[in-house]
Amino acid sequence: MNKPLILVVEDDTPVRNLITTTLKAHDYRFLTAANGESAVLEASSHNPEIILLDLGLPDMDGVEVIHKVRSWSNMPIIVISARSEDTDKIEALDAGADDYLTKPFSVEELLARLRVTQRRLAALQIGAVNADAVFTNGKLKVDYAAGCAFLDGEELHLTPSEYKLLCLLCKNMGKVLTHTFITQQLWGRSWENDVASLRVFMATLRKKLEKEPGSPQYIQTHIGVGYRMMKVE
Amino acid sequence: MNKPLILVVEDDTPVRNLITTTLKAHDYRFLTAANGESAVLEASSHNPEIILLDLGLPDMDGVEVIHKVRSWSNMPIIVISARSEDTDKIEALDAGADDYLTKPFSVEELLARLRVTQRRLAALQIGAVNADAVFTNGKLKVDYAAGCAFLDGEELHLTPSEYKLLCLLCKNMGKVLTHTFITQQLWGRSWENDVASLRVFMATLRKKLEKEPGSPQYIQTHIGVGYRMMKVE
DNA sequence: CTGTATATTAAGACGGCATTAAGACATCGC
DNA sequence: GCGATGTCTTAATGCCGTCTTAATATACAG
Repeated sequence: MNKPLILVVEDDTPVRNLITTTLKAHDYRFLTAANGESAVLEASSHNPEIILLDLGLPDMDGVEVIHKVRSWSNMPIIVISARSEDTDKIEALDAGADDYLTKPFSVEELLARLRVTQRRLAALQIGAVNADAVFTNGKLKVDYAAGCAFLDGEELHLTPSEYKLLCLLCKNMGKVLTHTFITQQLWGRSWENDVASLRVFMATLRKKLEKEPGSPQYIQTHIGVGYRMMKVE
Repeated sequence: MNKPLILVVEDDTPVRNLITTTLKAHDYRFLTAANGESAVLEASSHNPEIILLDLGLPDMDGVEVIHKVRSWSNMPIIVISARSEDTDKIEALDAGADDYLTKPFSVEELLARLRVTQRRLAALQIGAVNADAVFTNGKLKVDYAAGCAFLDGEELHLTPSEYKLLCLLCKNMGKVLTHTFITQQLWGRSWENDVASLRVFMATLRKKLEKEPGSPQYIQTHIGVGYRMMKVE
């Protein structure tokens, strides 16, 4: 999570280079795409955290890219466009864009708006509602700030996915989360196969978390629906 | 939840009126504040969904307002400012603002960015627990959000079909539901055989729900017609 | 009293779930 | 660049809970 992956969609090479060198200088990883088709492809295959999108692409309109991406993901999309007309902005924003910068843009402002987006992503992960940095439930503790979990004082060694999954359940304690909701939050997509993966993760997570994985204490299964973090004691 | 509450912080009366009339015209509710102090006060006491914040306030810097609000909440803050310098934008965004518009601004763009913010809020609260999500009748409680039912404080272990059936009856308390209606709601179909299944489910549900399944307290049978959830006490 | 509708019980079929293992993949250190 | 480590994906298997169906018992209405 320390080096966010950004997808830069821009056909103009100098501008693209400007952006990518800036990103590199500020400890981001990045992918690039020079047209709409490859943008959609890269977005779906690499699941970047944020998309920087130029609207003026050679093969399709940028707004179309937004629509395509939005059909299966709600990853943040920041538009960078030469079009400064209100109607363009509104169209892009209503299509699903999260922000809109007009060229020529300030590199510093772009970075600031990236930080805003990242901050929001982080808040989404840990649950913006409760400001507590530490979640506690029975013998389970999750330290969002430190990014680790403890059971009965001992640290749990969780993989990134297991940790995300646990956070998601914790932040929604008491609520049943559907399979599709969970997979969307974890991977930004939701096709049938992912439910199988989800089950595997749930198994490994439970093995680490539950004393008797056979009769789980913390994570309850709701058949045909999803999972739910129980309040303990 | 259909009419979001917006806090408008702006000392210049004409601008404030422009914003508020626009909001009113688009079915928003709003509060106003003309200085930083009352802005913080209104924000904390009324807990608006979104804050529209002018940076040029008479009593304190707008950035300070952001910091104060952010100390206890991460409600969305959209800055509207006459300052178009990069440094101002960056300072405000890094302080915790979610968006930054420069005056003179387009009303339509403001509305579009409000919609973006609302969309994001909605996504955040996918399974938001509203108080109405809990049905109560006598000792029976059904928590629709959590997807489970309680009798006298103890959780009932219901199968998916039993739970659906119970929900259907609860949501139509007092009304007699016909066999065909129930089977259609449960399985989307309604052939004769399903009534037999329905009876089996009703038996298992009653066994879990009623103290004396012989003389049911909650679910009444209407011979030749269907079933009905009774109001208890 | 008789026929019809409902309640109850049990048994088998079915499907979803947990679990395991193996291969693909990315990451990191050398 | 290359290998080692750890993680993710995919597929296969067995199990358990749930649903259906049928058979029997009970309540109700005419």
